[in-house]
Amino acid sequence: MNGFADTLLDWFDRHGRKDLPWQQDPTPYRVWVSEIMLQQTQVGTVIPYYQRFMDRFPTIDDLAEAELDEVLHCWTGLGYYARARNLHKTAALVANSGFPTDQAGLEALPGIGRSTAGAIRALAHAQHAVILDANVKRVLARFHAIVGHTAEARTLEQLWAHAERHTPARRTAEYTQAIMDLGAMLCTRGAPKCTECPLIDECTAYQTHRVGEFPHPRPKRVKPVRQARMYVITTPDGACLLEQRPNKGIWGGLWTPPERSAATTPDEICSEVGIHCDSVTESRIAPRFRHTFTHFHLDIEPYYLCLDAEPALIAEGGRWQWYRPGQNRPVGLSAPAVKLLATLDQFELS
DNA sequence: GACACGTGGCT
DNA sequence: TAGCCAAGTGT
Repeated sequence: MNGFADTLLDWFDRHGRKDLPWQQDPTPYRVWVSEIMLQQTQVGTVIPYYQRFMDRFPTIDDLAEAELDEVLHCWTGLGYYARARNLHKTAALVANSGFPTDQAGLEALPGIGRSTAGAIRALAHAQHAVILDANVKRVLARFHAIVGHTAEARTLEQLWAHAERHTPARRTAEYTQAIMDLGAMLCTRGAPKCTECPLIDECTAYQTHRVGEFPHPRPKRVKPVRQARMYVITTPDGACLLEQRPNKGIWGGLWTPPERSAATTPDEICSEVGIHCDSVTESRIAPRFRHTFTHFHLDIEPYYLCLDAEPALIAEGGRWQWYRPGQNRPVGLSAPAVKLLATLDQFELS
């Protein structure tokens, strides 16, 4: 007998989400892609990306045979681009050997950790497997009034133990969806709907009037600020020079205007790119844009340059490319870069 | 254990 | 509004 799971399953039958795109035809491939996209990303953000991705890569073979650039292009704007690179790598890895169905085999694949492996097993294979995502963490932290923030090893250990104890061997897929739905729909971070919660009678945090205390917040940390300059170089016909970034680091593998340290001068970047400086006129310095990430702020100062004539050049080893809106679209142009270009457009530069 | 990795939602 | 957080994993 498992009161926790039975209560949750009963609630799920009446209120749970059953029409999410990846719940229709939940094959291992479709569940896997959805779980990767859903890492640190909310459902509403994922849905349009998931549908476009599945239209373009209906099977794992389609994904394995595709160029990484095209996969990154589909991912542009979703963030955490290592997920896309790992997805592509994994597709190629398992194209011949087949997709593993056991915990260890799944966890050995790039981008799949303990929780994602559990989700694939539970949701796609109806196995008795356990997940621990942010929703489950929040529900369990409140239900058991668990002390400590959820990144701490000691706290994680307790959360995993509770998660394993609660997860039933029967209807595991539905239970998995149920506890995530509870976290997303009722047991939310702010203003949880406790009076609608089926677990209200057993919830330690609620019964002791301490719902607001759990889960404990992450300790504050001062975020360093990184400054950089992004050179927006355009031609008279509206093309913009892009550089493919290294796979490591921010916006890995994506195409953005060339980014250099704030100390770099326009002359230096023109010389490096191979543009003749006498054919370039500095138009103006655009406003700064600040991107806030988990552990740092990125201050980018776009530096806008306009060429007098369209140069013949560039493409040294495929690292450079001209982006022309509406044609010859580069792959993986990052959302920040798109916004940067659009915003600069509004300033009527040139 | 600490940190890197993105973008958008929420208060 | 500025800060916190979200269907976590890799190094």
